[in-house]
Amino acid sequence: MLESKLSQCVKEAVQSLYDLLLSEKDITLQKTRKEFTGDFTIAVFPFVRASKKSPETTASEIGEYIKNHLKEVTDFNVIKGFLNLEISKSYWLNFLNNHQQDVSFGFTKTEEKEVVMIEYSSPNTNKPLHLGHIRNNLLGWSVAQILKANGKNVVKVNLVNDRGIHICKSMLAWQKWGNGETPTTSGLKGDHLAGKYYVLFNQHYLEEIAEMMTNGMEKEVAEKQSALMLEAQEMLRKWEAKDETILHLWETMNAWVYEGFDQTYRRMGIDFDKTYYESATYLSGKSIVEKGVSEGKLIRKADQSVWADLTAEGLDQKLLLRSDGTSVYMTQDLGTAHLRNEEYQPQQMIYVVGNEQNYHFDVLKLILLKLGYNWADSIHHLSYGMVELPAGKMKSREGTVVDADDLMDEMEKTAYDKALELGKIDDFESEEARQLYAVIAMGALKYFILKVDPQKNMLFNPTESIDFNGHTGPFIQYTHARIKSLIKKASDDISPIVANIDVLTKEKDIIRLLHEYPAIIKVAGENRSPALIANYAFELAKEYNGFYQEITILKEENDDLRNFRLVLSAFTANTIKSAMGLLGIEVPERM
RNA sequence: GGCCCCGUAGCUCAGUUGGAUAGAGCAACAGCCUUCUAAGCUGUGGGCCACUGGUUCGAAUCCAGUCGGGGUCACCA
Repeated sequence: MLESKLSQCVKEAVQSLYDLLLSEKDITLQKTRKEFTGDFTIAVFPFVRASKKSPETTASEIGEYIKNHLKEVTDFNVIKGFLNLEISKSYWLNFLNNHQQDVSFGFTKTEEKEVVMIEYSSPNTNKPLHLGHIRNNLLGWSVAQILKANGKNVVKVNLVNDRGIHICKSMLAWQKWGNGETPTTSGLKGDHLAGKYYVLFNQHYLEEIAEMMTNGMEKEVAEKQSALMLEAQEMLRKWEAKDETILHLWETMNAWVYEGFDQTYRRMGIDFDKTYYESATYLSGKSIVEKGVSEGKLIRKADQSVWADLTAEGLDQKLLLRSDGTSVYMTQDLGTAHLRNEEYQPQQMIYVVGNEQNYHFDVLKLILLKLGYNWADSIHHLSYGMVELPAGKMKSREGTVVDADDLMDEMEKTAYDKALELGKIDDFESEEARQLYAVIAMGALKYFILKVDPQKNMLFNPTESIDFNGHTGPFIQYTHARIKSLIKKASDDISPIVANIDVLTKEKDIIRLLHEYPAIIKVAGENRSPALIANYAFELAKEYNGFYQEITILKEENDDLRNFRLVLSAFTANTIKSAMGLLGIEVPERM
């Protein structure tokens, strides 16, 4: 890489000129800002103590040294203490030539692969996926792609929460008021059907509580004595006791829900290598905990409940088994983590889970370490912020949840309306047009979500998100389509650039962006942030668009220049496509 | 109250390991369709980077504190 050669040369220069030995991190190599001439910039302030000269002189001396020792550096200039290096045109031209056909440009190719497991989505089987899941799914899937690009062996897993009282609520409501309704008879997606009965349960439950309270009962007492709730709890006990009728109902309804989830996942373009079910893993958590008790690492209290004492780590005691012996959330997670480690021995386990569970994951790691599982250090919680709505927060109880399927429908319809309005699809066959709305709608949605730094809470404005102008996925898709159309019309074979082309300023900005693409993927992989790639893709597309508006490639007088621009365009299209691919966003050939 | 995260233009967001005069998009205003696709491009206006101190050649970025917003501290998941 050019960057490392430059750094190395700076190191040599400083050592030979000022007898100062630098480490890699003392050298700040950065892109030269647009308003100055040059390609790379080095701040020489850290070396002035050793040089005992002014920053300007120091920079000039180092610049002179580099110019004499590196053939890629043709010239330099100094502004204050900033040394701007200019890279030869032939280097950039070679770079373009070498990578223009390289479909996996920027991707790491390694023989020995590190196994990374990543969990995302993690739905409950009592209701459909919502906006929060969308952020989760997109992040998880995209990060998996980025890690693959970095040469990791990635295992994508889902953990389905298919047991517990909330599941029983749906089941009970269906039993009581469902009249045998199925996805086939009702035309409802399975997950929506289950969700409908979950909501129904809560409605009846609230009515019951209200009625008991008007009869003079305290709210807390009413909640505990609610016949519905007691019935749901009874159902859970039967489930754990493997009651056949209940198990059958559970399996039937779950099958409906999974079919619904699969549809949504397919539409979003995400998938998994393996799915874990809590109903199948929660018991292993219990055995880990029991083992911890017998080894004296956990405490069993007089009422038989089991606790982890984390006071030495500055935290509280944490419950692991209830006094009746049943497991809690933490117990299940301990079990699942253990199981996964046995099965795959991953070097890293990434959990994509909302930031409201930051504390939970701190505790999870601490407990695992306390129990002697040193692999717990490999657990990384990829925490993401809440998705808020302009009107206020999303709360399922208040009925302001944005359903994932509904949202995708709405996006698609808007894409259709907009395309129709602009007359974009007049020459498209109906099937091609239909696919195009889907691609654009998903592109808009995915990009809108992924461009924001995962850690931050974000505002999802449905009206703004379906505006296809500006900093959006469709803009990038559009840029790609334009380039493709341009190349198609040029129709000539694109040959390597041989001539010494005078590289224009605007074009060089694009080449430099392309040049840094591998670094972007790497940093995004380390930070687990698709946002870096999203924002990069936009920058590249925007830069190209500005350039595109002014050029006339098709009838360029100078054949060399024409070919150079076609090569640049082709390479740009490739890179946009591959960057968007890491986000799970398709780029159409025309739109 | 303890701990964690966030605070950058009117709004939504970028800002790579601390670097030069703080960057986009939306919204507002002014231009640009005889070319390849105007879902676009060009330009103008808009900032106490929450505040105060510290670290140093240099701070939106690191540290401490203050103020604001959110989350979390369950025999819920």
